[in-house]
Amino acid sequence: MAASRRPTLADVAREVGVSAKTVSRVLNEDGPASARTREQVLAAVAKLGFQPNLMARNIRVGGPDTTIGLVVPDLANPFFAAVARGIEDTVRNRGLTLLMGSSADDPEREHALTAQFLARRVSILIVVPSVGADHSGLKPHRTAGLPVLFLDRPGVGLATDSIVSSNRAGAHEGVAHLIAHGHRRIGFVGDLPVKLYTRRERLAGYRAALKEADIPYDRSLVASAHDQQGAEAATSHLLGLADPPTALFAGNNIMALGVVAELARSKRKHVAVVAFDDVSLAEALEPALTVVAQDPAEVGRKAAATSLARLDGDRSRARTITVPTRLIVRGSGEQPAATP
Amino acid sequence: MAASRRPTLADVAREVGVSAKTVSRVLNEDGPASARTREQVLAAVAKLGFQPNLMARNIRVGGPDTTIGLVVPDLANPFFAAVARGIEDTVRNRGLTLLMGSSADDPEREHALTAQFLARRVSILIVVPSVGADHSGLKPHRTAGLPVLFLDRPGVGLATDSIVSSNRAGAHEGVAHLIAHGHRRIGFVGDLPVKLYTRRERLAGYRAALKEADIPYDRSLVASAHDQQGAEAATSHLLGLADPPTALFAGNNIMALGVVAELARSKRKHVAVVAFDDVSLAEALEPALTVVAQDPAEVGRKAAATSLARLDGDRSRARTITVPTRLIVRGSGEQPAATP
DNA sequence: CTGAAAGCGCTAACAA
DNA sequence: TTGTTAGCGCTTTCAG
Repeated sequence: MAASRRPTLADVAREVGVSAKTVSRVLNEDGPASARTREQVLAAVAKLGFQPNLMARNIRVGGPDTTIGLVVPDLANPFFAAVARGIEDTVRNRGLTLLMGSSADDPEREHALTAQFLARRVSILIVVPSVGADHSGLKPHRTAGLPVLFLDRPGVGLATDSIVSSNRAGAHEGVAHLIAHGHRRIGFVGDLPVKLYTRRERLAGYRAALKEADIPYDRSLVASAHDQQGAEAATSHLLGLADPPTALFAGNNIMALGVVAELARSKRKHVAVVAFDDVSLAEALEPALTVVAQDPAEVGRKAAATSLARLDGDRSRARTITVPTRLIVRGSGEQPAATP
Repeated sequence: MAASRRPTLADVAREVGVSAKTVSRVLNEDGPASARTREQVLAAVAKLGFQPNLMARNIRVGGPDTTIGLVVPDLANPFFAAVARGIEDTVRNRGLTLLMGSSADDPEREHALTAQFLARRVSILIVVPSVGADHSGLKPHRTAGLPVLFLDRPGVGLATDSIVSSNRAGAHEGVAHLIAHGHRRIGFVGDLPVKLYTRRERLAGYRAALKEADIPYDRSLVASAHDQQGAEAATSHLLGLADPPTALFAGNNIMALGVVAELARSKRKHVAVVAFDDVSLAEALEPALTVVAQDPAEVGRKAAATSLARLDGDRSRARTITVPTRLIVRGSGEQPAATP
């Protein structure tokens, strides 16, 4: 079958015998229209299966598009998926739709995505900035009225709103929990790159907790990885040290999966663990996993709400909102420090 | 600061002293342009921070927008998040961006989202259809050349491509695994609504496996839930029966979380479990969780590849592609059938 | 209450 | 190599 052209406003108008403007009026409930005309128009719209072209409308109206652009490192990471959900829930009743992309923490991909979103005239731009990305190029758009917000990490080159978790305080609290249970050799399994804001903040919290307890910082207890497999290897490495840690602190959800998986595989239940960011089934593990829980949905909602306020004209100073974390004690942090 | 208007092609042209078309040519690498002009144009573009308006371009060119619309029940569900990632990975090098929304399995929200996507002239529309949704309204768009694809479940009212997992065979295999280990009273914890395609197919696989082993189907062993909490309650209910099941089959990833959490909470490790769809940390549980693993990334990639082929002119018959599941034996299915 | 003309930002088609 | 004209589908503006 030949591909038939999609009907336009003019097609509908012709079908009814009125002008395009009249059809437009009926559909947008703009201006008056006689009941009879309205009916006829609606009938024709249904008959032809007319779907107004939102791009054409936007072009003419000139305002931003009813989309919100979101750039995250990985769509499939449960943390960012939950953030996206929080954003969506908040902007839905404003008629905004989510335009999403994964940057893989690559500044070039991030740039390509933001450029694409800007070209689409998104109403709001929310970015989880990659290490090494510069955002000064967004300045004119900000000035032109586009709300830009950095999520999970601060951005470079642009003073604008950002939403982050209480990384340092949270990590501090988690590590202090381990120390309170007698641990003095505590390993840190962090993600990469080392310059990543969240890693640095959480490592800082770890160090602060050690210092508070007069435990010297031992670089050899800090391991790093890119993914779950890497975290497993890092865990294995730490536990194989001459003077191994009796407890581990996992720097994010993916590291947590690796740490827990490796401990289970090597049957080392006696190693205490606290993870930054909650993971599903944490309660079903033995021992159940103690975590410094983030609230990704709240991060998303706050990000959306803040940007919407900007869209509505809020011209106050750029601010950073910190979403608190919460230590959820489930047991894994209380394993005794003394190895058998 | 006053919101300055975004620069247009004409602004750039004026800045350089050439025509708009020339700027367009340079930016789209369409037609010839002298090195000197090209340079000047690029400089002006950088200076003004010009970002071409993709909507205006699309309007003029007339083709579909370079977006792919995806409607899923829940962005935050790891299965759909992974599917989205698979789609994105496949369409990225074609320059398509993901437009996403959650339907919450509500036909009205699904309809609103698809309408919005159609109005945006997405290049491809991929939908996880809700129970009760009718898709005959998409016919004209299909005819007009829009590839429409149903994902995870078949759609109603429109004959088009769909991608599903091998639900029935997978469930059959998982339940047979339990039967092979001596179980005859096997509970089924399924999601809702009961008319949901995946639930029905998986229940059918469950029943087929029972039948094959001459085990009568006992309705009282089938429980249902909407979410993890519900699945916990359903599990508790089943285990509280006068003649309780010695094994449980979880109908999807969320049900699996509930079943496992409840068994851990009530310390009933002796109950055998097989879950449909893999979950993270499955290997770290005790016993490790045996699952009928789906391949969400592959589902996404297949969906994207199939739709892209349609976009490229494939006019062959609508087909249903089944992505195979795989039984991953980890231990939880081998708990002995005899209760102490 | 309705229509005609103009124009949003961009590119196709032609001309120079 | 570059410019001019027209027009994508829609809405604004101004008349009727």
